[in-house]
Amino acid sequence: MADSSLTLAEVVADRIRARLTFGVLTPGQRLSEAALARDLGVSRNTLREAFRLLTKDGLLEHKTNRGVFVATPSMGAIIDIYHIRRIVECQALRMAHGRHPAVARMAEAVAAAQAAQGHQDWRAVGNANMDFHAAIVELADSPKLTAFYGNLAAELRLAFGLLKLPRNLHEPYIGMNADLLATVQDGQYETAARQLDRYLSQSERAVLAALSGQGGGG
Amino acid sequence: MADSSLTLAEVVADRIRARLTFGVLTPGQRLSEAALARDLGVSRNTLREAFRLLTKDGLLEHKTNRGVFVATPSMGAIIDIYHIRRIVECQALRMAHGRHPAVARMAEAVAAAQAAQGHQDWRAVGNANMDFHAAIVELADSPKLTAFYGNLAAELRLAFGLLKLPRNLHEPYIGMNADLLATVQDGQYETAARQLDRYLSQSERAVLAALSGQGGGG
DNA sequence: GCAATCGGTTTTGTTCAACATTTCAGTTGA
DNA sequence: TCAACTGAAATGTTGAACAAAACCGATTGC
Repeated sequence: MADSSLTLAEVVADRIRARLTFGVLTPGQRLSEAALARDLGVSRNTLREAFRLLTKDGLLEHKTNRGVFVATPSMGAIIDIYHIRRIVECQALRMAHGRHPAVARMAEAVAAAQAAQGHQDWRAVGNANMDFHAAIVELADSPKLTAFYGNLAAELRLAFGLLKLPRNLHEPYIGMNADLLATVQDGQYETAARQLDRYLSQSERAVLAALSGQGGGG
Repeated sequence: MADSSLTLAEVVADRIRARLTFGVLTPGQRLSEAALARDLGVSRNTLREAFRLLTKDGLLEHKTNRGVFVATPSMGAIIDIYHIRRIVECQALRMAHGRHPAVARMAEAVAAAQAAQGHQDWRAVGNANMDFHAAIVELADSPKLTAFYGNLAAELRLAFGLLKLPRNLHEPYIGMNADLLATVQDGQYETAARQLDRYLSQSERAVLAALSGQGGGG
């Protein structure tokens, strides 16, 4: 009875979302309505509603008369996402101002990443990195833009789950995030923006290389 | 039976969307499942699926156990949208290059607006203006960003429907669009970006003034 | 008179069973 | 080998039904 103003379809969507980020469901996999409904103990109609919610978040893809599939971020989609990130994040940095609450969040994310590094918990490092960039977007003070970025991040997370990011793909960003944070705290927003642009280009190349290197030829 | 690979729910969503942009359904209005389902000749379940699709586009709002309502773009939402437009459209302009196909679309939109002006068809002028700005976003060559902008535009259209934009709110932009297009065709992208920034600020002020001036105090 | 409470009504949330339609896979036939 | 056909499986859609929540009005109590 843990539902408070949460629709059953939303609860179901959350459970599926958990399976997605946990890696139980892998990109490209087809989700059978009947089987999943039986498994989750809900009706097909409710499950279909949950599907809509997740499709809206870009986690699932719906093909008419074919079924629902776990989204498979294509190479093109990843390039697109990094393209947008450069536009949005860099511009958000330029709009930063002194004591914006998001700066504190950036600092928290950096600290969390460093702590996780100490425990060699690379998944936590990855999450902290995501939080860091989400905080950057929050600098723009735009709820809609933040929500949109959340969708992109979810899709990217999906791609990251596909390739189990090894240590060397996560570790470098800990220091880079710290540097970027310092630049921002120093008030050099334009410099930070250019710094992030290079940062993202490098990150994109690394991810694409890793993807193409392990059979991402979908 | 003009459906080809289009789900009935999608068709229904399109019909509702048409009613929204046409103004039959006004912001804040509640949509009864039973009544609308009967009216549209579909089952409640199908209509609910259509609701999900439209909610995803930001045109409808869903309140648990309360029903579905036509979204009422708040003052804050409009400010947010213009904020994002400045970020996205201006940056897209900076990324423009010589013979990008989107430039041709911008030209088409300008021509369409001028033609509509001749017929004093202000609704068509408004649509052409929307097309013009959508073309600007296409300069960024990002499908996801284009889709996102489409949602914002739909929400803005909703707000515009609320206040029946009079002639003087549409007409000035015809010339401004033409000027902007000329700057772009001249290859002065940075100049165009700054020009658009002022343009959008002015537009935002005009819209907000019109909104607050006719009882938008929701 | 007014506020809080109590029921009945309406509406949404959810399920179920059924059928139409489409896709898919295996078989048949040339 | 390949094309067309056939039947099974999955999705698309419907209608009815019931639970639970919200809404509305009347009653009750102060």
